[in-house]
Amino acid sequence: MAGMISEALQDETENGFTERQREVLDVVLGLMVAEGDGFSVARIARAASCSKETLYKWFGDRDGILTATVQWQASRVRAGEYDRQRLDAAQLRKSLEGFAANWLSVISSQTSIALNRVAVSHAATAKSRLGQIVLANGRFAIGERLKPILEAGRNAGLLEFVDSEEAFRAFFGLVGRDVQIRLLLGDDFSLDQATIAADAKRAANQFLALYGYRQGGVKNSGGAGDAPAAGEPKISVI
Amino acid sequence: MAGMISEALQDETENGFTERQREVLDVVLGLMVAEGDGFSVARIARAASCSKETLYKWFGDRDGILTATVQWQASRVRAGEYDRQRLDAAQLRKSLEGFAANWLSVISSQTSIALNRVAVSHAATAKSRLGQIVLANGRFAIGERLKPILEAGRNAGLLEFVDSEEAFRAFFGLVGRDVQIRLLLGDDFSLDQATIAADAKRAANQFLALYGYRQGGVKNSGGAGDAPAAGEPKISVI
DNA sequence: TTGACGCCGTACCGTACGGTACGGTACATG
DNA sequence: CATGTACCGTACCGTACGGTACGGCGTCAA
Repeated sequence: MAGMISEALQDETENGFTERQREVLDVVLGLMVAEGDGFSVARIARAASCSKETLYKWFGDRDGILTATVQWQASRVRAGEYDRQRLDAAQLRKSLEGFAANWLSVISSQTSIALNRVAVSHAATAKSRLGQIVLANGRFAIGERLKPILEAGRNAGLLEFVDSEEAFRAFFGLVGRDVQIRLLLGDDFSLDQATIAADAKRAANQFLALYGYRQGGVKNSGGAGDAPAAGEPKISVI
Repeated sequence: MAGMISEALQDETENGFTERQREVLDVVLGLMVAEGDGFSVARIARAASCSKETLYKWFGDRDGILTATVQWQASRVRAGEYDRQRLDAAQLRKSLEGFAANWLSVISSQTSIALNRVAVSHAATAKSRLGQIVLANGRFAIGERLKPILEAGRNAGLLEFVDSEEAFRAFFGLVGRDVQIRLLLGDDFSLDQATIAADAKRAANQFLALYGYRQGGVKNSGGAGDAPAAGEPKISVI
């Protein structure tokens, strides 16, 4: 399995970056988190102990550096896939809560905030792909990952909807609410693990109340549910 | 009523800007919509036919120009207040739909997208108030305007919740879903009036299903409601 | 008429940035 | 050892920007 490709000579992994390049991109990521995107290429070179010439040779121009950084982060967080579990009501609820908690912890992380801010800044000028990359690896990636579960829930008679995309968007709204826009605009409100767990449970409850199959639905009523909030996140997206 | 204050001599209105200043700020707003915030002060002066010296005299520095622009736009959209109507179920539903439709049309407008992008860009550096201003006049302004209606609905026995802030955040999520982040990141998907009206109706339905007083709640089921979507927006926020 | 004022247009200045070039070094290959 | 390669550090260049200064012009009041 391993060793199929000579590992010392060609140390590019599937994401297309060498080890040294990944080190540099991690430094860029740190700068983004610390200072937004107001840093110069010289600042990158100083912080990463590399030369500007190398940066331009590797990534073309400044926008190429930022693009590579976003892609590197995107390739790193693609791990973790929900297993095809047998689907009963409790498992479905647990999956929804897990997705919600994970999504909340991601969008409230400093890395996600920094990356989204940079991408939003560059979205105004049409010559940058940053916004598309972040969208593809954030909003749309999690959508494609959750929709199979929603559809499995529908097949199992647990959910009721006509369009999984619309159902997902409702779930997205119930989970995220105003969190992302407030964080992007600099409203520093903390989102600790307990809050995230409670929010995830509430969002799952409300989603099931709206899209659960049972006639009459379930009015949300605080808590009183089984399946305590899942532990650590299983998947990650930008 | 009019003429209480001499109109020719002191043409500052309550927002603190003179007529000429408002003209200039509208030009800045146009530049933001057209080009993000990558324009120079010289570009503003050329587009507005004024001198850079005047700009710096009026607004201090470049960030002051942007701040004044955001404040000017904020002061302009503060008009329109929902009247204290008698509250029955139909009127409540109509109010919710109106709010939702208005909010959707605002956040999908080019002006709002541009302003939010600039504010998000500057939110990384702590030395700019743009993010706070946009938050105060957007997310929080509409919250303070909707919560009295929610509480009136609760007093009338039409709604059931313990915290109006939490209820509002759920409404916010059900209405906005992924719209704002997608638009900010440059996903150009159109949101025409028909779609906005349908989305507003759906959001109001879902909110009432979750927070309506009736035992058992109302499962969302497409449309089939009274009170066709409100016509033009009544209020506006950033 | 005269002067003060506010503003426009433009020239100017210092700086910081994106991008390139060059010398020096470590290392790998033959 | 000779040669090539990849990289670091730094110097360099052109430009564009933020911010300031100055001359000129219209307006208004005394």
